Amino acid sequence: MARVTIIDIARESGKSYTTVSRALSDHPRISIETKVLIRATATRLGYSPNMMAKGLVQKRTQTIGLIATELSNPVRSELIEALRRQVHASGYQLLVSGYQDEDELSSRIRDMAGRQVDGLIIGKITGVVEKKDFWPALEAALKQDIAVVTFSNATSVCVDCLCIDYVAMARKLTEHFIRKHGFRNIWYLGVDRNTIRQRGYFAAMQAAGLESAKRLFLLPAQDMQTARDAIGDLLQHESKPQAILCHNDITAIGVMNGLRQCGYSVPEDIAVAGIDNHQISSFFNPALTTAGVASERVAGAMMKLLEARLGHNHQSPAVAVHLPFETYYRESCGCCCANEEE
Amino acid sequence: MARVTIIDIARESGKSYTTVSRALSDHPRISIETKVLIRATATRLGYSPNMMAKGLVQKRTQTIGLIATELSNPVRSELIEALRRQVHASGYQLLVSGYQDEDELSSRIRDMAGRQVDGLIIGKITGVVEKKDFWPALEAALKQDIAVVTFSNATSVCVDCLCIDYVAMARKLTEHFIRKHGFRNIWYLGVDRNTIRQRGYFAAMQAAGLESAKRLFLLPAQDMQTARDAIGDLLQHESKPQAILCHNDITAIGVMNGLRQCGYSVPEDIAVAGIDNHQISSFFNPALTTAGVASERVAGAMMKLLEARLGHNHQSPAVAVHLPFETYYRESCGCCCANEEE
DNA sequence: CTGAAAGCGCTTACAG
DNA sequence: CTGAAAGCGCTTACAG
Repeated sequence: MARVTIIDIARESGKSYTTVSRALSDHPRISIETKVLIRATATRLGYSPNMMAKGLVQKRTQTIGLIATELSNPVRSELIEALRRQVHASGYQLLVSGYQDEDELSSRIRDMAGRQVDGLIIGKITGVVEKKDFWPALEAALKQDIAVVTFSNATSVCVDCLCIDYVAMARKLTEHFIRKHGFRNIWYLGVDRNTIRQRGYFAAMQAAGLESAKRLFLLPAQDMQTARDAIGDLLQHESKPQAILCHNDITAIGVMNGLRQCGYSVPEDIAVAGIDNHQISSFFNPALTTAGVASERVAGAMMKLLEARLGHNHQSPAVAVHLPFETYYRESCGCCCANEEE
Repeated sequence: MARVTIIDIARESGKSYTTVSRALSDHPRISIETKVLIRATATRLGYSPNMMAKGLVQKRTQTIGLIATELSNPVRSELIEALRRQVHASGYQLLVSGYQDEDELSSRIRDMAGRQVDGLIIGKITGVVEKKDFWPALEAALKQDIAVVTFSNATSVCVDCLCIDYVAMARKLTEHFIRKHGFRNIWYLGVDRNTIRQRGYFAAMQAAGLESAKRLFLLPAQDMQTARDAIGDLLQHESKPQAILCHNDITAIGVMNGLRQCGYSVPEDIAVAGIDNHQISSFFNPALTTAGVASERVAGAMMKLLEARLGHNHQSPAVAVHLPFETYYRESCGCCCANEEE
């Protein structure tokens, strides 16, 4: 059986379907009585508007698209959930799509544009947006009046960017290891060769005159298992460091588990820090030292950026918003529970 | 500037837009040459089909809707992510929507129906679907040919259900506490008065002749903080139990953190178990004893159920699939690391 | 305040 | 093998 349409409501209420459409969208020049009548029959019939038809004519779908990497990272889930809440609160739905390599982005963007999303969030972009392979697809989306915001380390003259300074986080945590705890043999455990955040580690090590900057890379998949296994392997061949800065909290949790399996205790034998500040990190045993910006903050800033553009002012110049991060010194680096300053 | 449409491609390639449409959808009666020509100009122009228009005429949107509770629970995130992968692999997008109380469900279902989803997954339903307040809305969706599957404890003659036996999990874990470890004073820490899984706890306690079945309820919000604070409060007023079965892994992690703050160690002073088997539970310190079915399993079973219906056989009788669960005896109950049998 | 008509961008019988 | 026409369910000028 077919859906109930405005035609059904029109027939039922003895009005034209034009009037029905207007009554339902609360058009000012429709009498109160007809509005009441039409709304009543609409709910009686269990009517809900066909968003496909509506979207086709209005060119707005009340949908925000999100294209991001690392979807299976719990921290990403936290952000997506926060975003969903924001987006729902503003009357939109969130459509999430993932990608592995940047060359998939073009088709993902086109898909989203084909679904006529009103806004588009593209996640974990580093570098100049206009120089990327996906720029043509993104430009088409912009011409189509889609509001776009990228994160977390992009630069652009055309597109708003929400910037999160992972490099500074890595640097600050490394400096904390060095200055507060006096560590000199510190590892950086990254997930791939290109991570930008390792630069912060190198900078801090170099500034402290620590040459022996050892860095070790896991292969892509950034899950806990990989990190646990990797640290186990490493410690069989190399002498232990005093501290390990991990690519993120998930890696850090894997590493702490691996260290425990090897008989090392954190932070007594080896100190550990992560990056992200996932909710669970403060509940872990030992509580994880980390840095990050709260997902609600990120989601809120994104929605703010998006809503400014959704108001159709595509003319105003692109902005870059830099979100300040917090550092959390907890047990895993050797600090006490309290969030003491460096 | 406007999007490129099939009209643009038709003009560019000197064909009618009917032919363009057919060439793009690989219609058999279009010559290879025109197909090649048209596809070439389509990609040259950066064409991507308007899914609104397509959806309007075809009544299919390549979208699966998910309506669920507890969206901010990391276990739910894990499931959603697994589902998204499944759904993408089958060529669909996933649209996720949340709800707090069951009376919101009707409007959520109508929203999804209005967005013309091809399939709909409705999460955490307990009881007879046909007796629910949202049944009229769901019935309308079914009449509209939307494939529907519910989880996790529903019964229905019209709708497929994916069943996960949380009661049995609670029972099995409680029995494990009793038989394997000889505990007699066991608490059940639930998140609300109506959770079905507490029944398994009661059953096990009763069967063992343990009358003093103490149960304590947290208020709604089922996050780690609440659980941590609650256990702290409780232990100030009552003498400690030997073991605590928690509503889920997240609650259990909060509880373990709270116990640590109070100076108790797990499992030496108090044993703890959760339910869900979130990825992180096996990495926790101590590793958490828990039970659950892997998210990929659940997602796979859902997609299977859905795809059977998406093939338009709405006639075949509704099925109920019961997913077997696994139990993981780890450190937090006093078992060793190995997954020993009860 | 209300209605008839055109049109959004596609697909799909119906003809040729 | 290809095209002209109707129609999916809405909204929105344009008339009245």
